[in-house]
Amino acid sequence: MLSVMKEKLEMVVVEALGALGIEAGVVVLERPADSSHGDYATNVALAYAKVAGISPRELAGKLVEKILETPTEEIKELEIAGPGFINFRLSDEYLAQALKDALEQGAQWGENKKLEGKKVIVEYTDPNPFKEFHIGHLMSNAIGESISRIVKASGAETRRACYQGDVGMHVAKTIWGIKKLSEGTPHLATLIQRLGIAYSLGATGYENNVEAKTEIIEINKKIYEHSDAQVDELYNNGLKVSLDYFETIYKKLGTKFDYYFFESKTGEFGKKVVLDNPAIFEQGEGGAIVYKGDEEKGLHTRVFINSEGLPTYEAKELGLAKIKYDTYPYDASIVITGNEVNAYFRVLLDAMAKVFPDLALKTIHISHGMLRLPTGKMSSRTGDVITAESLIADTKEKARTKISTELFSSDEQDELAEKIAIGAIKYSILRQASGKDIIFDFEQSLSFEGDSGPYLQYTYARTRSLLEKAGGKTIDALGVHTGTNMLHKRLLHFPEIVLRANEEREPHHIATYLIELAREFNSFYGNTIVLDGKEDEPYKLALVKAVSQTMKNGLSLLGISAPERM
RNA sequence: GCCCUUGUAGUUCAAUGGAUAGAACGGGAGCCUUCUAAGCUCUUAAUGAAGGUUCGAUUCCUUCCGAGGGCACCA
Repeated sequence: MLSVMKEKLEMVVVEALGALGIEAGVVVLERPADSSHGDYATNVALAYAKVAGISPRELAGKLVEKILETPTEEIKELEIAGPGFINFRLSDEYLAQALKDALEQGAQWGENKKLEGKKVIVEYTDPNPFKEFHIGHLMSNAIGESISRIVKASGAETRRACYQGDVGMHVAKTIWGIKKLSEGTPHLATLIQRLGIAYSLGATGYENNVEAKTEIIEINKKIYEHSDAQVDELYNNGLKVSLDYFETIYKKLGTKFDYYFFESKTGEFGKKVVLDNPAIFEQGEGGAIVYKGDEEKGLHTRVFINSEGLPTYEAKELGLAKIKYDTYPYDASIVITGNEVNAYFRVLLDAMAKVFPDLALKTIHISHGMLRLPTGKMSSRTGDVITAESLIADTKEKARTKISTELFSSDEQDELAEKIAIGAIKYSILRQASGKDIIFDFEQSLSFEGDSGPYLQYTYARTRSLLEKAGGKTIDALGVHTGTNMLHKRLLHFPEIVLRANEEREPHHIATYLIELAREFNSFYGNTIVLDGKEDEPYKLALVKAVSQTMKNGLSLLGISAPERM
């Protein structure tokens, strides 16, 4: 495995430096962008030239000499280039063997053991019952699902959790809105739409109408107290409709949660935690209980229990951390949210460090940017939202027009269109670093060409088709071939990419890599005839098979399915 | 006003402090009698501004300009 190779080379370099009397903590071994600069390169000669008191190129020369004293069969040659880089070139024998090893690993290809023995819980998606499941939730879901898979591929035991806001002002607003809406008994989807409209109505009323605001606050208290039978009924029905509906979406997205947590529970418990720690949480204005963040550290004072005596987001999160731990004693708890809560989360972690110090250390907050429309920000308050369902449906229609009606039955067309649509949507989210906003343009973001999910799926389907055509022909990574091309080398980078995606918790590294690999393969495919019966056919088939496996494993890490045909 | 994030081709995104800044879309020119044209080949075009640190800066620091988010009872 190349990742092991990289570590091995790092050791070699450290030892060579040591032999020259230079103490090196960390050495950086990078993969040059330009393959003519070798398979790996290190800048240590430039970095330590000053310490050594000689020129970088001179130091590089001495290092190369040292390294070559104990020759290894993996390294073909070393060269000194540019201002003093040392470039390593790996031997063809080693590279061929590495490809063979990759094929033998099959579905495990790309995995590592960095998190072996660790328990990791990942919380994401977090839609609010009584509100729309919009494309922002799609963003959280895509990122969370992928991170869950990356963490698992790094050896951790992984659990998926979804945290849902079943109480709070948004619920009260919706219920107030439902009461204002005329009755009707439409089916599930329409009931969901009614909830969206009701929320919009309630939110507007709350802002613009004093009377409505008072009524909504009243309803909110009734929900907590269960003191009004009609409110309870509207609440119970609405909650069930929402949760059932969410399940249909999770299913489409390919997410299966292990645990569901609800704000009604975390709020109750969180409030207790706050009240039990008067030394940490103080009385604020109007009877609220607050946590005074350290202004020096840029932390604000935040309300944990409001003047109505109800827990806020912060208290709920505090309770959630402990409830999660009691449910599943994690080593790390990854929480994925939108970046608009970043400031609150920092205050929360500061408070948590005092109440549950061990849990605060284990909590990792990852925030994603907003999904913005070219026209501006979405708002469920004004009803200006794109729901996940409508986006999936529209994308599915677009995909359907490209599917052959001759090769696939209508059921198959439907299933395939959905896989492609979900792939396109997820890819459009995962292709960029997760902290940044996504400018979401239907035409541009959901392309089926070039830098897109369907391009990757198409590439996989091509490899499958080719392997099927090959039938029982010999596949041999050690077969006859001249040189080792970029496609071959790029294939072997996969485990390093997974390692990096895990370290940085950034799925987009995998997305970028897969696009590069797919481009490399499609170029190879376009310029080479694989099944030509010539002597290097077994080797070419090994490349195809490795691309196939890597594409499948990589797409899986992104949470995107890989159809066999399309 | 203060805090956080952010600024890369016309557009949407990449680039662990490294060597010639990489893709896609769009524009231009080609390729289906060979394994899937959701494809391939060629071409066009970018680091907001000014300083600083460094052998080397898209990356780190400072200032300015622009964008997004937050700044006590919504999440």
